[in-house]
Amino acid sequence: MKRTHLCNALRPADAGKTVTLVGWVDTKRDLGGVTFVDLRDREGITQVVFRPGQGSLQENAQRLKSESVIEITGTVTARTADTVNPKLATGSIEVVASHLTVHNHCQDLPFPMDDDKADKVNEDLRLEYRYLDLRRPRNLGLLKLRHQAARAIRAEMDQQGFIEVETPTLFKSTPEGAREFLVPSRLNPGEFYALSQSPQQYKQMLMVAGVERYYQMARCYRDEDLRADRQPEFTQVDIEMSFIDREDMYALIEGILKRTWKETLGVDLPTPFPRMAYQEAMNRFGIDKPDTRFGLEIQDFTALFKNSAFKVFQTAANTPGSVVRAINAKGLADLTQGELTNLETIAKSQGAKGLAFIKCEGGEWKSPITKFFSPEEKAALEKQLNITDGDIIFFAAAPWEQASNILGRIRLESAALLKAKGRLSLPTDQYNFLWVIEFPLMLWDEEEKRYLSAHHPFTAPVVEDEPLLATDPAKVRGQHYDIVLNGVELGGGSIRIHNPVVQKRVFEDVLKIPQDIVESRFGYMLKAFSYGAPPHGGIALGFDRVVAMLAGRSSIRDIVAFPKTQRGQDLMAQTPGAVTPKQLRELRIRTVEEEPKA
RNA sequence: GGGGUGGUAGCUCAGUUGGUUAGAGCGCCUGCCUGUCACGUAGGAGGUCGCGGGUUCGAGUCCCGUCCAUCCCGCCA
Repeated sequence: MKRTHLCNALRPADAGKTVTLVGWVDTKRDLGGVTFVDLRDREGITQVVFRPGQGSLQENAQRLKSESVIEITGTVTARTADTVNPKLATGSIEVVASHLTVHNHCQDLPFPMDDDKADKVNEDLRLEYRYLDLRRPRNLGLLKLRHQAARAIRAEMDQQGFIEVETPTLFKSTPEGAREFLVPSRLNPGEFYALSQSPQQYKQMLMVAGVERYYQMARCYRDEDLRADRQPEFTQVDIEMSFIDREDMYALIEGILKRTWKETLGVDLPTPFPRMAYQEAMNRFGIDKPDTRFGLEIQDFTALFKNSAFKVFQTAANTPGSVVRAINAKGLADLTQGELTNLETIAKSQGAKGLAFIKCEGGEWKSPITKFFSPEEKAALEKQLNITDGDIIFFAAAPWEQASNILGRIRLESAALLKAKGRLSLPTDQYNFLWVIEFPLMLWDEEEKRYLSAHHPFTAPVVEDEPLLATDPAKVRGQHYDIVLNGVELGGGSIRIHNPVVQKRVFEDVLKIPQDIVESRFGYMLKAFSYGAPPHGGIALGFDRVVAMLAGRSSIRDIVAFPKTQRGQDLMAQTPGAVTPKQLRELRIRTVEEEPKA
């Protein structure tokens, strides 16, 4: 079995050649006398003709079924002008078959393979037959795109002097992060590995080891609930560098993404990317990963309502730390009652008591609350929010962070509604990259009554904020950065703490982790740092999300070869599955029934 | 753990106010057809209406429960 050409290769210049092609039967058109077969391989489609009067050859061709694997030998023939198919790259020729071998029959297909029809088929059925779904050119193209992106990243990393180092995926449990997949250790009964949720600690050790520039296409595992953009196992472009500051990291990542976009889509990304402080992102967009492709920005009216007759706003405006803010969902005044109720539900899910609004229709403000507003207040709103007919204004009066969250969600939902109504269009080839910087290092956790790391406990504070660690940890900014594209967080990282004294202080004095736990969990890191740790920092890009953005897909299941469903199952291979009692015995594991609900 | 959407033929879907034998397109099977390229054409087979229970003379349709998929919230240092 040896093919002479791929199915996208032949042109009129090849006419007269005897060729052998292999591939799958894409379609068959049996006209009774002559029979046409579109033969498809990874690269393209070529039309094969079976003429009558050649013994069993044409009969066998007539019996072919879609997606059977065949091999044909025949003569390349130029098509006559009236039979050229301009839709095919090989449409000016066809191969007149003289031999046919059926390597494997295909039984009746569970769903149509035609790209447009198949895209609509239930995803669970396509996942059960993932090998068929992937066989479609559109999906094979996504795997190719992923390969091209990985190749571009590796080329850039190599050019920048990085070496790829593999780190263990069998690590130990680190309970303060994401929930982990546990792996029992047969050789250490009763003890468990945890599948690495990121190579964070190992890559910092590589910096201590003098690697200086490390990267890895690292498989990571997190046992959290799934989303369209979250799989239990996923791939990070994991990077760590010594002797750098934040600016070096920005330039590096911009170079990687620029090269990736160029070599996959042929798109030239303008660099450097804009930067925005966390505080500004929350103030303007109500989220730490703003989609800057559209406006609908949040406006502040705290000062305006300090003496308002509307008690709800007046109280918030006079409460320290609280704000009164609004956005103008321009042109959305005709939303349905259901859509409005849905927005209210979203606001309430963020802790709002309700969602105050003003509709502007027919030159009138329709709202349950405007009767409390003075003419000055109305004028100020109208001016600052640029209110015109057809607009709807949404308010939030709450503590700063909560008000931001509420209006951030309302902003995104309003944009989705405007998009659905055809009043907002976001070009698929618009790429608004953004660095979000100067995150708080710590967040106060009300439940545990202590500070928690916003990112992870290895993030270095901004140098001038270091004194605040002892006095006001919430005000300390971290040397952390997130790279955001069109409202999607592609990755994040930080300059790390490399001084064992500072690191120990963060663990024990700020995060209040008991000393013995610090010793058992991070003792080896503190020890390592005391043996000449270089200043270092790093970042991790969500490779699946990068590829999804390149492909214009909202679900990373599309660009993972064998994805898992929302319940973490592989419907094709049927994972996870039961194991034998013997296996469990070896691991000293006993399963228990779930206790009945009280 | 919570909320939304969906589940009717192999696939995509329709199914009115609860009413006779549950339909269409594609696919499949059997013919016819020598230039198609979504070939055409004639005929045919194919249904646990996700599952369980309830209301009713009667349930694809209404009610309760449950399973599955998906989107979202919580969660994802």
